[in-house]
Amino acid sequence: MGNKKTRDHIIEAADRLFYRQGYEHTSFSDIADVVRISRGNFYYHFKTKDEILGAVIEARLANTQRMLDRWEAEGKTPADRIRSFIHILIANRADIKRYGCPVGTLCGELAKLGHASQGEANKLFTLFRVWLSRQFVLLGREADADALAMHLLARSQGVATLASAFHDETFIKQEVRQMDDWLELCTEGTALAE
Amino acid sequence: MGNKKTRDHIIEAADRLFYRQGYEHTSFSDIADVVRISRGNFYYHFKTKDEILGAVIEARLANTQRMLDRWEAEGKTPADRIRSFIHILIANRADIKRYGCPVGTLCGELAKLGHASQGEANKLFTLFRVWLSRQFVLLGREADADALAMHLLARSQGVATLASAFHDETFIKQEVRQMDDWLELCTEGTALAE
DNA sequence: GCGGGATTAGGACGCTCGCCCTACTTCAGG
DNA sequence: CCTGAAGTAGGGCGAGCGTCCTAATCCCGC
Repeated sequence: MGNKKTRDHIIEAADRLFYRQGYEHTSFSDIADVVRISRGNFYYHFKTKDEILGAVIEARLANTQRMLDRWEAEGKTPADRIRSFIHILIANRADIKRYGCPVGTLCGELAKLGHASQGEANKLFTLFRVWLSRQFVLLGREADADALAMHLLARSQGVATLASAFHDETFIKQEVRQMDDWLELCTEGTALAE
Repeated sequence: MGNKKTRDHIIEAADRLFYRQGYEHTSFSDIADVVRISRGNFYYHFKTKDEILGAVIEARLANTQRMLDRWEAEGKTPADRIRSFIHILIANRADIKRYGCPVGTLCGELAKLGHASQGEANKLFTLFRVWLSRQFVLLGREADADALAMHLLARSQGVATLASAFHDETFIKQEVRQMDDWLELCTEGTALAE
């Protein structure tokens, strides 16, 4: 449907703009210019700006879930899958250096705005959290799986924040290597156990 | 001077509001309401909003420097001083849970806005960075002092981001304990060396 | 107590925003 | 063809923004 196409274009453009400029700082006009659509026409597809945000978050959740499923299918061992997570930092280092982590920065902004959708946005974190947690369980770390997942999430967030502030890609690589080593220790300890 | 007093009140109120609501989302009216001053009167003290931001950053830099100096004076060993840094997370955990890290969130927002003052804001990070680096040098880690400083900064940032997203204070305590342990390992390795 | 700079109040300005309305075009099914 | 729904264009709306101006007030040295 032509409908779907325009709607999806809007979501896609909004997603990119929200990431690069922030939600509040992105106006209807900004998105309209990218999609090459009339400003007023937005009302047909989305009644409010919040509705666009909702659609963007929904799309991100779906895309993230797909990515996790792919990793689950591809990664032979739980450790491989966790490594896939760690290495998003490498894959997206150019964007991260400029705009930070898409999830972290969005959640941070919505928190400051006291926005109603911050709960939805946080689900992006939760998605990673429970997925990582599950991988750590598979590694035999039932006891502290969730703590390990949160720890890894936090380190990734921190790396993204600092890499963005200092515009430093090599720092990303440095820290990723350390996280790989850390993961190695996690697996070794329990690989002996099985 | 009465002048200084009002000006400082403005800076103080702006600082708090920028932290809680973000820079862009805070209006002149918001600050005026807190300081109980007329909106138009701002022009007397600050010509533009950016100028207020500049003053706020300047004040934060001064306050931060003072704090670091205090730690330098109080902390008997370099390890003690680094621990002081780590434990800001504990001391400010209530605010961090709600608004994240003041430095990280400000730098993140300014980066997205492409704001001219983001360089100034990043100096806040640099302040901590070189101070921590110096402490690690004193610890005998000349070779990787800066990397260790960045590592610690990143972990703190990550903890603040996730604690804010999940509104979780216990997570902060959890991670602080791990950072304390990590620091212990750093000192042990080199305490033997000297 | 008076003159003059420091400080303030209040509101006007031009602009952009999110939101909303209405008239126009497109196009598929009868 | 005709029709009606789907989709689009363009602009108006009230509000809030940052900015700026001016008149009133405060307060201190003479």
